[in-house]
Amino acid sequence: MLDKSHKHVSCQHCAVRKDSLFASFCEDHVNELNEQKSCAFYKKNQGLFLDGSFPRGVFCINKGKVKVFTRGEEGKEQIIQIAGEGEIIGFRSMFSGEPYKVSATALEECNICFIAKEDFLNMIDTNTSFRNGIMRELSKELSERAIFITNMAQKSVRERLACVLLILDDVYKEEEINLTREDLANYVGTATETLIRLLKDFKEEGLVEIHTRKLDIINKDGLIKLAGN
Amino acid sequence: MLDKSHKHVSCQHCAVRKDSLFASFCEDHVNELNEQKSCAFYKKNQGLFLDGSFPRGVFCINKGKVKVFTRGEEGKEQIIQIAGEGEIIGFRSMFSGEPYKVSATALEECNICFIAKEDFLNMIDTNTSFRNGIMRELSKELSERAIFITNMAQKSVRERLACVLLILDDVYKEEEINLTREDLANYVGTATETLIRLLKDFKEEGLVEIHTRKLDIINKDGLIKLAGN
DNA sequence: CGAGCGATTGAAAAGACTCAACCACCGTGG
DNA sequence: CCACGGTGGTTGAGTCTTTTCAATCGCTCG
Repeated sequence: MLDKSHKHVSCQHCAVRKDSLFASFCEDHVNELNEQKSCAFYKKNQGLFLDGSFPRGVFCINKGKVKVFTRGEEGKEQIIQIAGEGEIIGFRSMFSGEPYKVSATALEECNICFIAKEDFLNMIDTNTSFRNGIMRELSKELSERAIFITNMAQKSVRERLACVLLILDDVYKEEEINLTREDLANYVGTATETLIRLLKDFKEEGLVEIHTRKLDIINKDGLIKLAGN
Repeated sequence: MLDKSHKHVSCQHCAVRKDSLFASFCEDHVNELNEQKSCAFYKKNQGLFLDGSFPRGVFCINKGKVKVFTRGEEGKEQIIQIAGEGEIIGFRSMFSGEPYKVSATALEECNICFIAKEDFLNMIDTNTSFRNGIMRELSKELSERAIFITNMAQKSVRERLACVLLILDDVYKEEEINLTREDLANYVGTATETLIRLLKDFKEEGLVEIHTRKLDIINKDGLIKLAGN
């Protein structure tokens, strides 16, 4: 395998920085960030970090998609989040001093930068607006997860699939949704077979188009109505 | 109704401060906190704040228990957390600038102090160790919720009930668990009837004792084994 | 004492899961 | 170039958990 880990995307010219928590950084801070961070290439299915290990820093996605998941009792994955370009991964564990409670894996070929814990915490302490951004993000995720819990508890698998497809539509934007049936099932929280059957129903109802592996949403309003929130 | 809202519990002598995020406050900070906070009595079922309204500050529980919940599509509650003495409620929404995504209601008679948003944010900005405590708390809750999501998605109702009873055992400590069947069902994420049937099973299996409304856990190890995590 | 809420029980129905088999696509190596 | 193996996708049938609906009970509060 080709090692592209030396490839260095500069923060100054990073196309997705404007969508990230680093958007508000002044030039000096961007330069400093660029010095501190390292940049790595990840193959599909390569892990960023693993449940149980100790965090050494945070990851910032320059290109590609990453799944964040936990494992239930029998090892079955539950996807908590699919992160895309511009998102920072793993900063939650930076403050607790505890090992990761979740794992993260590249879903496709990715360019991902890494910022060491020390540097990151230093930014938090010295840069108020960045800190506020992080705290806002923490709060936002917290309420998103409260809603996720409620959906899991109260909605049928069918409704949950609609919810997840709408979330994925945001993450994948113009691209087609590109996940294995198993990953999709592990996001919705159901068995793979059930997911496949429901996807077929959705196709017949004109909600989605199925191109083998990839999915296109063709009736977003219909999904919204089905999802019911 | 008797208005006891003038009753003032002083932070200096607050018995539960040692269990709270204010534990590390120095004397000066405690005095200042005591000046800033107000103190109120809440009746059973009285609301602290409501989903959709804008947060004006945070709540610190001096005495009693509070349920934090969202509402699903048809208005059914999903309990996210039961907070007890020493816990601070509602600080998540303090950073996002958004309205509350959850509601909070007193489960019994409570003494609860209130700290205005401005004062709270000022503490965050000026008191590093307090801020770190808050961030640690945010992170901890985030991973707890990831686990909650996974449990909802992968565990049977029976297993989830065991999980919830174990959580409640921590919250209620020496006291008996005192929740309506409906609240309990809304925490586990099931129908009230199902919950009642399972509770009966648990009783027959010697896991819990039922005293009309109140519950005692008599075989914690059995529950842990059943809960499976 | 009566109203009403919370708790309980039973029976039937529905949703989702499991298991088992089979298909289809893809890359590899002969 | 083609057979092979493997992974991911699909389908069917049967089962089980959980929900829903309906009815009843019992305690508590005014």
